[in-house]
Amino acid sequence: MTVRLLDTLSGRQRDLVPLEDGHVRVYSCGPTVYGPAHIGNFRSFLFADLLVRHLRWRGSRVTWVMNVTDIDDKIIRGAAAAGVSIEALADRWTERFLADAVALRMSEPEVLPRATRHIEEIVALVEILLDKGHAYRTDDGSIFFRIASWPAYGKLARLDPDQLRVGERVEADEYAKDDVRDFAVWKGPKPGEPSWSTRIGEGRPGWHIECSAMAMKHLGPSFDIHTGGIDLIFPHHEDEIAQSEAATGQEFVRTWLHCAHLQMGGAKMARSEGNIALVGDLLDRGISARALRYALIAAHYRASLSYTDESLAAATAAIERLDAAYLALAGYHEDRTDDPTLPAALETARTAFGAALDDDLNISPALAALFDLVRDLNRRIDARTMSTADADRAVAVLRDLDRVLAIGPDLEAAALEPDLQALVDARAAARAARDWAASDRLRDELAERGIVIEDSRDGQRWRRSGVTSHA
RNA sequence: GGCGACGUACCCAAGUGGUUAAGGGGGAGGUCUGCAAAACCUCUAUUCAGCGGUUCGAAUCCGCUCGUCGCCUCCA
Repeated sequence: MTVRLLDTLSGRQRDLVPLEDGHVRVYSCGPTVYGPAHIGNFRSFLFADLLVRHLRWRGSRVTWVMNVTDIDDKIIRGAAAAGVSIEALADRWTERFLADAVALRMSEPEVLPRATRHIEEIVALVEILLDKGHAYRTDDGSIFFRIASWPAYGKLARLDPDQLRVGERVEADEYAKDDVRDFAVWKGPKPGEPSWSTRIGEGRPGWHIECSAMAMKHLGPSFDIHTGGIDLIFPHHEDEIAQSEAATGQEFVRTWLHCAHLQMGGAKMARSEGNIALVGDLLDRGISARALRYALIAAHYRASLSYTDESLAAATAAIERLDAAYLALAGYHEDRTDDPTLPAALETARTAFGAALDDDLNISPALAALFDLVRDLNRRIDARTMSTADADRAVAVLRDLDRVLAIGPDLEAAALEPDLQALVDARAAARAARDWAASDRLRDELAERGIVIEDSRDGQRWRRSGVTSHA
């Protein structure tokens, strides 16, 4: 089965045929570390993670590069405002980003290149653009890409360069240039701004150039997939294509993937809109990171997605349903022969799941396949038709699907805190002694502390509730 | 003003020409259970924003209308 993806540039769904057989190279636009990434940012990172995980699940080797932009206007302003160096500010928010990414179970990219560590690559790229006449210098030491030299400009965003509503916005820090639509690949030095002394002069990188330089350094002049939020199509990715292809003469990216915005309160989540939610804040409120991940990946990446209390509650409930099935299977014991119909049911689920994701990461039918399987397994548990080994086989398949989704319970179920474990043991003892009063009291006490107790034919079991209230 | 996406049940969301319109959440009833929780069963869209059209047949194709969101500017 071939993975098919909808390419923004061609507007068509195309089979993923990697440039190197069996090895997919993916570049994702990552965070600009001027502050903590919000969950809208993470939606795009997690959609890329889902893609990478699925490709690996399908057996491909994947090299995933996600840039960290650690030099730009906002970082400079933020550092100045906070009275710290840009390095300190960038380091602080990079750490926070990595911690959030771990909490949300984002796979770790092979490379997390930082712009300030790639000044040489950026300079080399700008030199080529200057040599080929695609870029020019201005009096202040800045260097601009000349859009007029690149007829294909606008092909990604489907914008006619002549139709751009230029001049509607006047940037306070705009530099003189030949054409207002030209964009800076290198910004001349300014007082109070960091700058590098290089072969192309003093200054710092423009916003778009670093992605071209880092992508080509780590993945080559032409690679398979480039991802980002829909808002990066223009101008960021349009500019990346122009400057990269103008420099190399090769196709920069085979397939462009863009995810739609996360909405909150009827508008896209954006710092400038003031409607942002931060991973750390949500986790501090006791929200399950797995539920948050589920809420962010459960809708197709090209559909806009609203984040609400309701959507999070629905995600939490879905996760708990999944957890309950894992727990019931783990505790399941039945001394009988294997269920001959189980293997086919497991295979059907796995096939449907994979086929759905192959189809442009169509996650809804993939989740439907997962939950269809959960229902089927619950039925078998109730009917006691599986053997103990069957239950293990079922868990293995759930775990296999979870290599892609990463929403399942932790492999090594975190051991219960000693005091809680004591309560759980006491409750089991009370119930065994048919001391219902004590047993109910202990169950209530555990519930208040976030531990759900369930009795089953396979004995008492416990799990942590999806939303643990610390209030 | 230009470009684009979308409108499916109470909510989220698959389905893009042809059997009973997936799945999750929520709600109602039932089974099981010491009670509960979980689970299971039944029910919760003769209908897919509205109106026309094409077709033997449309949620799926075409046109118009209404509505929502986004890009054209920093932005995931």
